[in-house]
This record gives sequence, structure tokens and C-alpha cells, in this order.
Amino acid sequence: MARSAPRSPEPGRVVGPGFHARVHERVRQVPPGWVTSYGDVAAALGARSVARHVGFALAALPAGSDVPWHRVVTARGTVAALGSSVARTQARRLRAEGVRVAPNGRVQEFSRRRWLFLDGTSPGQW
DNA sequence: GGTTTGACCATAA
DNA sequence: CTTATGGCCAAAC
Repeated sequence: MARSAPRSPEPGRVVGPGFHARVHERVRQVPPGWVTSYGDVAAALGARSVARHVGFALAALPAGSDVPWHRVVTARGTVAALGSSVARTQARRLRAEGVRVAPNGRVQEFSRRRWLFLDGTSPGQW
């Protein structure tokens, strides 16, 4: 049988083997010009409480990845880790898509640009 | 195979 | 507004 089939988390659990891959897949669904939050991605995967792990999964992305990680901000609509090199890259890439980001990292009209993953399966629901 | 490293969120005071 | 706390664990080294 499959000697290294895509592992899945144990029943009742959201995080587990392959978690990073599932996070990346979700983030790929966010269209240009839209943003979402770590917690929203976590909720789409089944549990808001794992928002932190979504951050971990994005931090683990290799440079040059096709995952649009820059479209993921905090639940308060601000760029995370402000001041860091990734934050500056993120703000630049967002502005390039027409998303206005204030100098303090706040995404303007965040609630209006927030992508909600309504197309996906989210057991957790809102 | 144990240790290290990570970009969060809700709530309370 | 700030600080603290509990929730959460894979992947790379």
C-alpha cells in the first residue's frame, strides 16, 4: 500500500501531520486584492484556536513559494511582526495588489477586503 | 530522537 | 490603550 500516503490528523483533531500543507492550500485560495487572517484560515480548517500554527506554517514557507502568504494578516487587520523584513515585504506586496496599508501596518478597510473561505468546508462554522 | 523555532487569537483586568 | 494567560503543535535540525 501507500508507503507514504498523505497523513491526516486523528479524528477530532485539526492539527496533525500534513497541517502545513493544508494551510498552504487554503491560503492559495485567497484572490489578489483580498486579505484574510491567521484565525480565519484556522477556522476554515476547523478550529480558530490553532491560529498560531497557521502563522508557524507560513513562517516555514520557502522563499519563492507560490503561496500568497502576504494576504494573511492578524485578526485586527494589521501586518504581523511589524518592523521585520517579512512585514516590509508583505506590505509592499499588498500595496502592489491595490491594498492600502498604513505605515503602522493597518490594512485599510480590512473588514471589506476580508476573504471568508465560504466555498470551503469549515466544520467549525462561524 | 530530543531540542529548537516559529508570521496568532480571545478574553480578562 | 497595555499586559497577562491559556489554547495550540508540526517540521527542521
